[in-house]
Amino acid sequence: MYNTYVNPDSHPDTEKRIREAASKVFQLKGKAGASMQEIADEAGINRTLLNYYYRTKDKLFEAIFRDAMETFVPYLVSVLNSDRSFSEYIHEMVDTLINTLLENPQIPVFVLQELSTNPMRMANLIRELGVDTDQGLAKFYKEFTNTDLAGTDPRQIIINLLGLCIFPFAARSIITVILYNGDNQAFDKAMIERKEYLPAMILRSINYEK
Amino acid sequence: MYNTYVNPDSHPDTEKRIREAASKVFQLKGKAGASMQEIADEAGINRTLLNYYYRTKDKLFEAIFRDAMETFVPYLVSVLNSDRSFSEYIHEMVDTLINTLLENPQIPVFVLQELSTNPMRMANLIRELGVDTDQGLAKFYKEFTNTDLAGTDPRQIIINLLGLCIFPFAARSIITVILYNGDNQAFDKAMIERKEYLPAMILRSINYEK
DNA sequence: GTCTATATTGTGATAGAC
DNA sequence: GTCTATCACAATATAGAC
Repeated sequence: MYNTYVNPDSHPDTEKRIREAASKVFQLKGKAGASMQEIADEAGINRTLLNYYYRTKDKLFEAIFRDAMETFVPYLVSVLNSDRSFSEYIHEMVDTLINTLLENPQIPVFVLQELSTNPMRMANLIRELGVDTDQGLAKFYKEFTNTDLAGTDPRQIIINLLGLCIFPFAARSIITVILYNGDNQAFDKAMIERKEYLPAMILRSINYEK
Repeated sequence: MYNTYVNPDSHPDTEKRIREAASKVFQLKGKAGASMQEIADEAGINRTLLNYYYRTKDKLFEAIFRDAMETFVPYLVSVLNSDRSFSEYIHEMVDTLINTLLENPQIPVFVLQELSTNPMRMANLIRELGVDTDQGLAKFYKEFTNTDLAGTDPRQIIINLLGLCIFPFAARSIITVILYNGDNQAFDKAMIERKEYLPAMILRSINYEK
């Protein structure tokens, strides 16, 4: 057998631990607020190892940001491309979005912050991930006009859908403090109820008769 | 006349220029991403003057953040405390929020970012600004139950209201790129239409009969 | 792959002249 | 109030030993 020798000092999962640590710190403090030292400490490794694996902070962030996008963009794409009735479509989208956000509650602020300081990166990244937004939208528009809801710009509906699902997580801390007495579990419970509540609410808002 | 002497080097509006520059840079890059040098350059002054006026970066940020909050919190409070029908209440709130955000489109990301890294600051600030959230909510809850919309948790309605108004501005750049072909004016136009569209949409969503 | 040591630059902050 | 000079320190990044 060849190549069975392993450096006793090497940690085969170092890269994975770096990614997890970097993801945690970046999402908590933002790109500029995070330091390489902090990420190294969180990963339990020497700071210079970060440079060994990713050369620069910028490249490390790039990788982590891409990771974050890849955790939820494919879900959205699969819903966009699925063949479902408009009602099912709304149900699926709300369910997918809120489930993903319950597991990654920091993503909205993380993405929105990067989005505002670097608007082009995300647009490019979405294209790189192979998402054809025009096609997805065309499908939505077609489905939408089929339900004789004309008169309303379908783009407003898309903004509603995203805002209703994403905003509560973006403003999570203040919402929890003011509306739920600082009880994080109560917030999560409300979001789970929201999965049931939103689709009917949205369909009602556009006078959609099942 | 006393005290008419003015140092020829003095700029009586220096503090104002600092605040404007700091506000612009902080909103664009976030607290950690902004540097004192950059703010000084933007204001066209020497960097050490920032320390002269605000001693530390932290205190400067505190002042700017408070400024930002004070630009829209009072509006919300005045609506919260006004004596209006539920329908008028929704109209007023949407109008006030979107008008403020059209003039300060960067505020949502700015506030949300700070909110996620420093959750307590904003809760404290809201209290300091003299906003009695409990009273405002009590009023909303009462108004809400009067319209026999029981069965829905009124907190979900508040989250809807805020998300529908604030989210599009938080995600402004990506929405503009994907939905409006990168045309910023088209986005603004859509938000102005949204002022008309949202109140009716919200009232419909809760089966409210005028 | 992982460490120590070091280079280099950036940044917040203060002291002191004018 | 505004500037120059300077400080102390933190940050990213690289070189080189093991």
